[in-house]
Amino acid sequence: MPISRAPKDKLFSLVEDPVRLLKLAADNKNLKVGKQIHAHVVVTDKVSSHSNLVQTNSLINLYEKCGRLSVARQLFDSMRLRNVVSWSSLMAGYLHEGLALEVLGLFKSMVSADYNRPNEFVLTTVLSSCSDSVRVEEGKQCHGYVLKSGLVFHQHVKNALVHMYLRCSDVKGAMRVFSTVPGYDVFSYNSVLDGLLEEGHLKEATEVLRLIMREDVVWDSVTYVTVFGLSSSLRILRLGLQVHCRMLKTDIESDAFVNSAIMDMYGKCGKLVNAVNIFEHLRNRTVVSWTTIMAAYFQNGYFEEAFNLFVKMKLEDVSPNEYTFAVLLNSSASLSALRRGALLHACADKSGFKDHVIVGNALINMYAKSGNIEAANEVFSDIQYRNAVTWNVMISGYSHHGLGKKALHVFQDMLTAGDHPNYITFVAVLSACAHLGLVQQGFDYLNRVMKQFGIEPGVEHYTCIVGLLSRAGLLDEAKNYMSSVSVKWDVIAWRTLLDACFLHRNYGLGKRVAEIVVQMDPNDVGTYLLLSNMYAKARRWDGVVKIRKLMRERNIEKEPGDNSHPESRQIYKKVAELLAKIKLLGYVPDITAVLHDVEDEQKEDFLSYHSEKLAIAYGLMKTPSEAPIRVIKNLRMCDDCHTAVKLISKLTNRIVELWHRVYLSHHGETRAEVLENKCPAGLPF
DNA sequence: GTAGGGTTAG
Repeated sequence: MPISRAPKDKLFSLVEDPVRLLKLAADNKNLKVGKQIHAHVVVTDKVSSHSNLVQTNSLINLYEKCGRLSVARQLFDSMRLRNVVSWSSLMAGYLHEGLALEVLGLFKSMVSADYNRPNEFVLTTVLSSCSDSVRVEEGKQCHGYVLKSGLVFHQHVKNALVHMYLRCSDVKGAMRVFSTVPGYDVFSYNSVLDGLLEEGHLKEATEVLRLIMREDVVWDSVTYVTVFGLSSSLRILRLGLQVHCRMLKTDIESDAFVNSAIMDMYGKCGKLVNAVNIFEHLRNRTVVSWTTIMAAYFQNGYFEEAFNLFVKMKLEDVSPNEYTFAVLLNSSASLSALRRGALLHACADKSGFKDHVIVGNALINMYAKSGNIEAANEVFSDIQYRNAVTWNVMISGYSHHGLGKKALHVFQDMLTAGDHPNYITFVAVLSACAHLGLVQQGFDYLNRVMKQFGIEPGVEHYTCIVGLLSRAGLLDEAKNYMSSVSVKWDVIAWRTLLDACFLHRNYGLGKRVAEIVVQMDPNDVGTYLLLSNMYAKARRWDGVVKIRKLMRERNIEKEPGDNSHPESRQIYKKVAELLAKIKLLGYVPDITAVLHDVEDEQKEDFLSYHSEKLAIAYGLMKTPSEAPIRVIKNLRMCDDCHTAVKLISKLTNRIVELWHRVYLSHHGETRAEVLENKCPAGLPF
């Protein structure tokens, strides 16, 4: 066995084979060595024209891989004879440089020159360029060529074709190719799953997942990340757990991506503990791990904890990125923590993340939810990049602030700018119509405009219509609408109707609706109180007693207020002091706001336990004398509090803003809608 | 001698 000669042979053939050397240099992106070989080739130029062609192709490949596209182009232009490899190598260079349109141009000249039939290499590169530049028309032309030439059966080409359709949001086109052309590999599964997820087609994604489970494909880490992502989007913990088990059994390396995907899945499926457990066992935490766990805290309602983690993260010397800022801004939005949000704004500005679209969106959202719609609009006007979310937060911001006209203006601007509205956009637009009482226009958006943009109305849109009708005082119409539309109405829809019944003092219908709401959500204290309040207003004391009994049976406690605050004694003292002072200004306690089965002499005390009075007292105790006080409530304020707040504002010379927040839950997100914005009565006198 | 998917956090 001539073993001893083998290495020498190999070395010899390498020296004699500049093409192989060039490939080595290209693969390792070693420009220096590559140039030396190039020089050697030029000096010893004694080869046939065919091997000259191959050598030049190799050189194009070398320079393209090393980021020297102009040199590659010069070589290409100087060639007397080119073949398909010359074209595809140059095209790959343009694709890698992000010049997708140049690739399409090259492809056109190649086809029209007609002496080189494009092969699978060319088509994958060209299709990728269509994907990158989102050119569905050119992509479809390629599809035609690919079908005629039979290249569609090539796995790489098929994958690139499917990916092109997904990138161009043509899910139907993608699925057609995916399921009619035989042949799958882990790449095609990953790409189609990821694309469907990106486009929000969860049903199709689930079907593809079923295929993957059935077929005998070896999952790679991308598959795991994508399937965890699917579990998160669907909020199916069982699926997530199953996939996690599978992963642990097949001991695939769990890199930073996989770990973040698992934490994200547990966070979104409500298993914060599991996410935290993984986080605490991570050896090296990147900014992504930190941001993912902060987002998990945020999604589960632990907003303060998200901030505490930010402090810890900085102690470990990890710098925040744009996503970190977005999560923190959303946390402060949920707390309506305007000052903290403004501080984060300054930080994001200083660290250069202000111009990222997600940060801009989070800033607009934060200012809008913290009550400063002017600041929200300022960020919106100055923003560099906009996407659908940008428009949506601004439209819903205006809408929640009761500025329906401005909301609809922004929507018009969105259409003029050529941006496509989505599902959420129309929720915001319809709620703006509700604020403005534009019944006809609301129906027009629902029935005509949404169809025009190919958006199927969902329960949230129908709920907006219920709000639209009932806010306009058309309560019976709203009720009839609910029975005529066959959609699964949730508690929010009924709650919308209920609030309107109360507002329009239609206690008859209100009571019937409230009974439904109580049945759907037996633990919501607010409904019981509203119901008993309505019975009281209708002077139906038997009803009040019934509700009170029901609450006692179901162990639902409300009054008196919560004493858990460490300073509750001082707060109550402050309330008493304020009430005594405003009595001198003409305040008469309205004891009809108190439940009937309380002794008369206690009623006045109970009034002072109402949370908005406690909150204002606490605000006065803790803030500088010129600071405005913002109170955010989940329930509508009672008449007594409304009167009292007006007088307290006058007495203390403070701006007091009262907000009503309703949490609407859809797709697991939490949005806040301010129904009662800056009650005119609460503004400075 | 040339080619594909590219993940997490709003």
